[in-house]
Amino acid sequence: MPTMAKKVMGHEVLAVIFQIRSNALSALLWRRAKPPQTGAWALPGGALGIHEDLDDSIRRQLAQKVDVRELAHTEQLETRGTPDRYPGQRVLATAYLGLIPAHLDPRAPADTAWHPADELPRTAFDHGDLVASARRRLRSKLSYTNLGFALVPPTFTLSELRDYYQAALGYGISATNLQRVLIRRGQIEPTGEAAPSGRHGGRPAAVFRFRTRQLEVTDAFAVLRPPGAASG
Amino acid sequence: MPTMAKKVMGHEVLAVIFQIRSNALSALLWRRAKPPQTGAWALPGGALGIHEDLDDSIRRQLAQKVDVRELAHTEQLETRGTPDRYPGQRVLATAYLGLIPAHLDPRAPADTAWHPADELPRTAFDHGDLVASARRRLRSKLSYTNLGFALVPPTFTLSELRDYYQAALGYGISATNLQRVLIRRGQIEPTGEAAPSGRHGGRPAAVFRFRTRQLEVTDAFAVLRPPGAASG
DNA sequence: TCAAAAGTGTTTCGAATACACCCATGT
DNA sequence: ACATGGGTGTATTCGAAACACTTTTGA
Repeated sequence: MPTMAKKVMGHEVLAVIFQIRSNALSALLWRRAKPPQTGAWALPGGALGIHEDLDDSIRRQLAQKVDVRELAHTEQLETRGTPDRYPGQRVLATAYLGLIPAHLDPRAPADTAWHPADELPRTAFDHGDLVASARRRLRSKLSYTNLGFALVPPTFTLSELRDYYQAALGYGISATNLQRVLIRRGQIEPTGEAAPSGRHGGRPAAVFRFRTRQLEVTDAFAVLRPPGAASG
Repeated sequence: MPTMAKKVMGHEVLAVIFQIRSNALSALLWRRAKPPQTGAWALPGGALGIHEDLDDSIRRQLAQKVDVRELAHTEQLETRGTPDRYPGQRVLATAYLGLIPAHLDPRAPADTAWHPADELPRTAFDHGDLVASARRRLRSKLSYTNLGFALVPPTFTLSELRDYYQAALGYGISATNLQRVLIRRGQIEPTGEAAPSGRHGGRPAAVFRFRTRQLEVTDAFAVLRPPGAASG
């Protein structure tokens, strides 16, 4: 199998699955037990079926690693086709970004593990690069869409929401300002309930939810808006 | 060839080539002379070589239609893999966006023509959809990067620049404000020269150029900026 | 009564837009 | 002169960020 002539072009689908675990944006990887790249950690995925749509394929492949119903969002990232990205064979890879809300705990096979995105172990092929690419995509989409819905539980307090955003963005933000931005854009709304106080007391927090769990662009025109399309 | 069983998976690269011509964002298409879809207009591109990188392939394919040196920018858009997107065969397509500055006049083969992006003729397969996708990408990138450099001549007046932006964005903007936005972001600078007055007189316009012709993100954080990363 | 956590009110800031007015040229 | 197109000065708007202060709980 290895070092054979590259006469056939294969196509695989890969997924960068992110979930916020212990306040860290983490990616689901599996450890390769066989060559090539034994011991390196790889993205879940596999060969595209001959009659299979790309989007269907990634869902099918992931069903072996996580429950597909746990994925709150998937989108195509990019396709890599460098001839030497995979040794011995020509394999194109179309990568996806997938997000799992923080309250779920997907049962993962024994060979898989979650790794914080900023301290990855040794990764196989170009998979480390794909994780970085997915992270950039997630970060920027959090700024102009309601994609946060895919990272958080159905309901949450604002401090919890801040923690999730901090983990995904990689820097500190204020709960106060986060609230006003997301309220103004119509992304979140209070449920009317209140969460119990913490162990040391403190005012009970109001509970919020995302108004929709479908992707929406809430801040389309950063600048160069069409006349009359004021962003408020 | 047609209606054969889909036993082989092919992979092609396609390009949505945009150029602003006569104040209209236009796409380069070629007219299919043979089935399937005879008479429909298609994107330039072709089969990916067995040992060929995706980026290299799109450049090679385009060399047959336009001089590659005329492309000021190319980037990957997305990959389509719906099994029925191409009749009779399984063909995946990776689409690219390519931009040609307005001052060039690429010699195009007899079967190709430029079509305004908002009044396309009958298009083949999913190519019309890819043009729309490319247009969305161009529009949004004009808002937060210096991608305008790839659409305009080396030097230009501000009214000319406004006309180019209007064509690409599809709505009217003011030259006054465009100038300040691009100056503030460090995208353009005056050359020091002045353009001759128009046919009816008028003050001579200052000549500008883009400071760099490499893609740069000039407005990374729409909101949720890291502390201290004030955008001015 | 005090500390902790949450939330509101208010100010400041800056980018983007809108608009009035001045400048330079050809006829 | 004056029309024409170009450019600058300035006011306004509005979202985001910063910060002070109030509210509500547990100990």
